[in-house]
Amino acid sequence: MTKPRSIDWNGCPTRYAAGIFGDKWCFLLLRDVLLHGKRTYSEFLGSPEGISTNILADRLSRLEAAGMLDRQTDPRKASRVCYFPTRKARDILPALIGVMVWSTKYDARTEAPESFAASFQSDPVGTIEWYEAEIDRVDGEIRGFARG
Amino acid sequence: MTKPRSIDWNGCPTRYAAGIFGDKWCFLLLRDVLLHGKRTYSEFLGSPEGISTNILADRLSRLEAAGMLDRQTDPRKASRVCYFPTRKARDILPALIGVMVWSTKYDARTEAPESFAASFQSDPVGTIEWYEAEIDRVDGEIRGFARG
DNA sequence: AATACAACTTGCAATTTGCAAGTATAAATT
DNA sequence: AATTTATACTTGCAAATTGCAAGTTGTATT
Repeated sequence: MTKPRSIDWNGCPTRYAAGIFGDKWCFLLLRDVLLHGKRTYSEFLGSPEGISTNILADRLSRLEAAGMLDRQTDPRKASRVCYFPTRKARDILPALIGVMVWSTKYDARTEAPESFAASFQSDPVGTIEWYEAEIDRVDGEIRGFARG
Repeated sequence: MTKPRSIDWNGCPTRYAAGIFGDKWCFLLLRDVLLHGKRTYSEFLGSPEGISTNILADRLSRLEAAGMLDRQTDPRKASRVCYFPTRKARDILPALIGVMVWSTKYDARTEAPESFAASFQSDPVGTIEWYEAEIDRVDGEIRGFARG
């Protein structure tokens, strides 16, 4: 029995999370898919941070393997691929928005409106529901049906 | 005017956060300092993930530069250094705990007790206050005085 | 049939990481 | 006073990862 070279990445909740989005690019891709309505490779590529194509492909497959994204060919055009956020991905919305509230407090150059933090703190459940409805709207538009 | 090689890392709240703890090791160090009462280089080094010494030194200085950690020599022993979490770091607690709640839901091998998520959801403010009090206790013990 | 999209893959240089070993300063021990 | 121990780093180097440019594949469009 030699000293293990890789650790068990499960068990500790923080470590589990770090294994999935404790990476700059995964983190930003989740932002794009959960908050900016992006679903395709080219849309992700267009984000201002400028991810390179090999890294994007790698991170998309990691997020798919982690059960965060659901990869499917676009029903409207078979040469296009869509990455839909799963329930597991949607469920990090509260934490993600919590992070954004924190950033708006400490980033002097924040672009977020002042109302953002206040409205989340006064009605967190309603805010999450609003974002979820937006996700449903985008996905429903692509899939060609609306959800209840 | 050539094409800029580094992007403006501010403005977008998610990007700001990604710049500070969108890194596995920074993320885990914040866990150690905010939730596990760790304050010194050797304590961080002892965490089960096995960070190497050069990376630890690098991440500690980054977190200090980002205003997340307050580096001070230990008043009890001048050969030792303590890294105290700042208010800015403490304010990430709600999001961090939100992430942990998410992990306990999706990590089959989670070590967190079932009560954890429930107690945070029923009384988020009280839960945060409890963690803050723990941080005060640890810091007060080191500094040799107790806070209100 | 030819062109254009969209989503990747490949090759390679440059940066970052991980590991082992070394250094610096202060405290404790002999 | 001299030696050992503790603590917090720094340095060197091989290995892994990243970023950039270019190429490939499958599907529309003209």
